Amino acid sequence: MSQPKFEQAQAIVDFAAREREIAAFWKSRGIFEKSLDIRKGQPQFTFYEGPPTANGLPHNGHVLTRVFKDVFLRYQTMCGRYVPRKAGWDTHGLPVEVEVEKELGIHGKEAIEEYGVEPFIVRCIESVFRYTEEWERMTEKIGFWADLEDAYVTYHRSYVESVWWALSELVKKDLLYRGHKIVWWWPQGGTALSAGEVGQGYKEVEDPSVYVRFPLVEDPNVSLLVWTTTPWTLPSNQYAAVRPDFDYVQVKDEDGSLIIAAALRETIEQKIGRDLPVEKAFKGSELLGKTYLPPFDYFYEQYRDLEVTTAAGVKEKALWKVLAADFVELDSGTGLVHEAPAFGEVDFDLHRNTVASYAQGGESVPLLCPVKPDGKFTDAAPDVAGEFVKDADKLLIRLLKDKGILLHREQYKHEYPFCWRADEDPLIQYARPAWFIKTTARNKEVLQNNDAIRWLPEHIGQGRFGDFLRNNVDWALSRERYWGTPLNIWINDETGKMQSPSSADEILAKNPNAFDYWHKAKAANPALSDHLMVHKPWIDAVTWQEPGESGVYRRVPEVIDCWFDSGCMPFAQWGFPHQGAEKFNESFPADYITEAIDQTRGWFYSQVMIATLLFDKECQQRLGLDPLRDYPLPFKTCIVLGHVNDPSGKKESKSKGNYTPPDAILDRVAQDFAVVTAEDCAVIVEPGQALIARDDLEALDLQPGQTMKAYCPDRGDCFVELVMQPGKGMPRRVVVLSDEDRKTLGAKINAKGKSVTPIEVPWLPDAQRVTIESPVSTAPGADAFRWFFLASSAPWNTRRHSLANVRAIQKDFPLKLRNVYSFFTIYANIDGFDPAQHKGQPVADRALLDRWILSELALTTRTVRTQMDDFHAFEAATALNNFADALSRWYVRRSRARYWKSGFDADKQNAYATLYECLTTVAKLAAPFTPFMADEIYRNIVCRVDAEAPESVHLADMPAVDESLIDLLLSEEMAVIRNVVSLGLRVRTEHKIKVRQPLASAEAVISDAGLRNRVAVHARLVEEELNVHKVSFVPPEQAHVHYVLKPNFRQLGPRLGKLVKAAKQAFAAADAAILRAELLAKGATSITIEGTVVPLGPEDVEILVEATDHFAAAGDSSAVVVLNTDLTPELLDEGLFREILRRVQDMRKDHDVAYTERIRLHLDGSERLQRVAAANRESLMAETLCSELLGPTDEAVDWKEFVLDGEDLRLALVRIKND
RNA sequence: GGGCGUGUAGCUCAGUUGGUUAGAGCGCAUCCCUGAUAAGGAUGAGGCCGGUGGUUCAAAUCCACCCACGCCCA
Repeated sequence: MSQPKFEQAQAIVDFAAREREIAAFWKSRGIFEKSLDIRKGQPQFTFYEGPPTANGLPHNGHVLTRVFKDVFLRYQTMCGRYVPRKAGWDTHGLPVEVEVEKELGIHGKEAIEEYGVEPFIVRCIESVFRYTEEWERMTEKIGFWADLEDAYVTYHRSYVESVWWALSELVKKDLLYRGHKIVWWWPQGGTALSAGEVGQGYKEVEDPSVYVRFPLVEDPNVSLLVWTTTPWTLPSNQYAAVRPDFDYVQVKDEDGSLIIAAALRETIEQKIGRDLPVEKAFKGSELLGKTYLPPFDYFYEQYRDLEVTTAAGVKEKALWKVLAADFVELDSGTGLVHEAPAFGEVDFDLHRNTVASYAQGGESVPLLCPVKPDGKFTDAAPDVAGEFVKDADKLLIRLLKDKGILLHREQYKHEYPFCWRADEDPLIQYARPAWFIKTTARNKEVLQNNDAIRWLPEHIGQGRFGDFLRNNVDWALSRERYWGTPLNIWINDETGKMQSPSSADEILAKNPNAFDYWHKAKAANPALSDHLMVHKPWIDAVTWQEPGESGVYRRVPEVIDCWFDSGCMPFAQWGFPHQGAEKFNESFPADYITEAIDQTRGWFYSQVMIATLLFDKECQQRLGLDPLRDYPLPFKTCIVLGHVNDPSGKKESKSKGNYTPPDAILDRVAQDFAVVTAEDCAVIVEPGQALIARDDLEALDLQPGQTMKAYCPDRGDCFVELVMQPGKGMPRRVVVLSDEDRKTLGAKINAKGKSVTPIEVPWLPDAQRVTIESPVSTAPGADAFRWFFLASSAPWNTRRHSLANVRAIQKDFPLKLRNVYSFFTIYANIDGFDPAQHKGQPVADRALLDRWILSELALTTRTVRTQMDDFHAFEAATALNNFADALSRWYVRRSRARYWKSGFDADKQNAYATLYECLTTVAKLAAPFTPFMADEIYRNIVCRVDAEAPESVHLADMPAVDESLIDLLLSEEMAVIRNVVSLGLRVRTEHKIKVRQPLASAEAVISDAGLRNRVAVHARLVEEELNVHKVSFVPPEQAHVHYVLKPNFRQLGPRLGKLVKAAKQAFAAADAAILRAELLAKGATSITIEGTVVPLGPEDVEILVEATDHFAAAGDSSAVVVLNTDLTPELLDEGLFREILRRVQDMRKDHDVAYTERIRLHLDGSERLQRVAAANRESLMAETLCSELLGPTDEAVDWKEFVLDGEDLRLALVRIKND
């Protein structure tokens, strides 16, 4: 045999190791760069990379987005588009600051200032790329091709200046204003907390709650009764709120009348222990506009006469009046709500909307706030000045009592947020000055823009995202933090005038010395990154003066919300408009982006909003965009991905440890555990055992009792093999070992014992951790991981991730295709198949099976291409999976004999050419999905034999659809044939007749005459598969079947109505044969149901054949298969021969005889067996590659004895040296 | 608490405009096949289609309410 053409492929390999080799090949040959180079000048497919933050480790969600990004980029590249892939990093924001605070062991703004803002920022910039290496490793392993070298970085000077430009544009358009924002405020720390931090800090506490009277101005004998759990906000009261459509009552009480919600009267009566008889009843709407005396009079004198003009042109008081609000509820309180807009977000919104609705005077309405940022009252509230708000509750309640307006007080148990770091410190909602973008002014435009975006899934567009846009409020842009894009607003400290420069150059034009402070700092410390020039605190020293204007322009202290950074990405990644105009013009908008659903209000929103605000027609013209965009969309198509959950559907959480790290899929099946004692976990451990939580066992896809390697992470060479067992009640990520094993490994008990949390385990000293690693099973690898995300479910569904689930889905397409590929390499090498030489006959002349699979291939190609063009990766993956199934389970299965036979005739060449065409086409179609395996196949079976071929599948073109190969009738026929085979095998199983035993005949009953005639040509396939000499396709009249009626209720239902139930019985009782005959003869018939004659057409019933009992038959709705089970002596002999044959083949395998190696065989046994063997001598020798078939011998050979059907058989096999 | 989404077999998913006996693959069990062999085939077990109520001759499918999970916002 000549040198094998193809590398012999294995179906199962160490995937992670194989993928590393392929990744190394891509790198060394610059395949990614070449894939870009060869498409230069072609139409561009634009993609935007949603920047991840690199200051945390990459997790499964990041793998998911990278997979969905990569699959379409690779696909479009192979379709001939030029697809640049600029990577990017999101580097600003609170998470970075928090990380640095943790490292420094400090918390709060005061502590940062104390530490020094300059060194703090330097630490931030160092922290940003802490995990870059891990990110790059994951990116490479998963096969995400991106230009990491030329990545954009949000803290870079060019990026910051683009953001500045964007903001300066908004200032020009008068879309920036100063207002207040309610934040969760940590008074002791002097800082606002993010929603995530607030969520972590909720505790159940008891607070005083008070029922307070607000006497009406028009009649102080009547009071509004309000309820609050924060008495300290009462001095800041501005309004009372009611629901206009609720029922309210005026009730009589000892010290005058009260107004309360009707529904809450009884509850209040019970609380105060006396009856409250109703005097009047009315709707809440009647209370609107009524004024009252505030509970504390600190601001009363100042604002009692303040008036505003409403939209209706009516003059009314501005403060201490009743407003309408739909958030008023009846489950607690009084139905009237105390409103202190400075200390509650809903209160503030009500206040802001009310003020905005006034025709006149709105701007003079104050926000009452007698509390300083440190949480202490100001002198404006003299009774409690200097008191911390929560501590003032008591005193304020006593004052209310003294004033005689406290009706009732009680303790109230509820959830209240505390600082997550200092858990004794309560948070308060607090109004802070803030800068806003007037996004509401462009509501119409942003909605129009959104309508032009293609969202997947579709409902996001009008649902979650559309709703958010419709209910949009102005964007609170500023953050009182340090590490972010500095807000480029400078204000004249005398005139109050505002300027918003769009670049450092613009500032330098105003003051050439503006950055002197920075340059000095840089000179003193040359290691400072040049990008810090445009960052706090250096930028805070930048000032200038305007000629002819007194005063100095100084920057406001805030930084910009980092979502604004991210939304500027479409132009800021190029430094546009200061540079990169051409790049921006050719890459705006993006054709495609994808991120997970949490970005709806994040990056998706920021991009859409900023593009809408900036790039109106005037701006586009001024910037020279060509052509002008009708809609300034940032992206045309957006796939919104679901999240990755644990196997039980719970969110993956670092602190719970309920996640499978990406490396367990991509690299090796291993997990680190903290070492604890058996006593600590109340379990018993034997030497040689390791106990871990059952969930951890499952996470590693282990059965109890499996053996694993255990070692301390720093001493991989010193390991023991341990039997894994679940430890009852053990927490996750801890392991119990016997004293002996622990000693052998040198492992120490971790200090925290079993209370160590999963998040701490990786940070324990090496000796306190034990790595549990599988000595045999390997990680499923990147292709499997990719396939898991792409093929398991629609992209927007949440998916349950685990090692077991990835392995399960790997058995689909990836392993099926590898099986066929492996089969091909075995036989192609044996026969010396050369695709250049053995091209096969024209497809029309090939076997039906070849024509069928090529038709399926063309159909699959068409589906994959149309679905991928449409961004439907899941549907495309399903099509690939179905094709691999057809190829493996039918085409190859039924074609095997064609490859086995000796010689190399036309049919064999056809078979090879067909299979080769299938494999090479699928390699290309699958390349975007499973890039490693696809390239392995392609390089092995194409590149090795075709010097002209591109060196990687990723440089090849997507296959085109050859419509001429599509034969839908053939597809239908083959489906029927496969069904007939399946039914025939079922009959054999039911009657316990082995497939090895040949049968004389079988009948396949098919009602439809046309189909029956068409499938008859495929009889040979059925005969081979069922091991039956003669299969005939017959009409029902000629077979032992009976008819069954299946009424078509979809047709009949609307006509019959209530008769449907009776109809069911009537159809069951009817003679199907007669109805069928009439339908065939006349095209119509009828049936009588409860005395009503119902006419029936062919549409109304389906008539099926069903196997008659007592015959060896099976059937379903399309066919019935009847087997002739008579066994003649000849058939039995044939069966016996197959038994002999199989024993010989078994022995070949036992003796490790190579596929093509020849043997000598000695056969001895009963007279009958010898006769059977002699009768089939030729085929026995041919099929077992037997050169000499001999009888008993005196030589010392290795006899093996069998009993077949009661007959004795002795066989001896001798290998013959190949020449 | 509000909005959006998801919920079908142990796992991963199909299930047309409502149509009466809810499917597939994987896994499991039993059997079969035997040079793709860590592959392949057949059969079987396994489902209150998340729950309750309603509309209808007919509900996994339509409606209402509730539950669980996730996301976003409170």
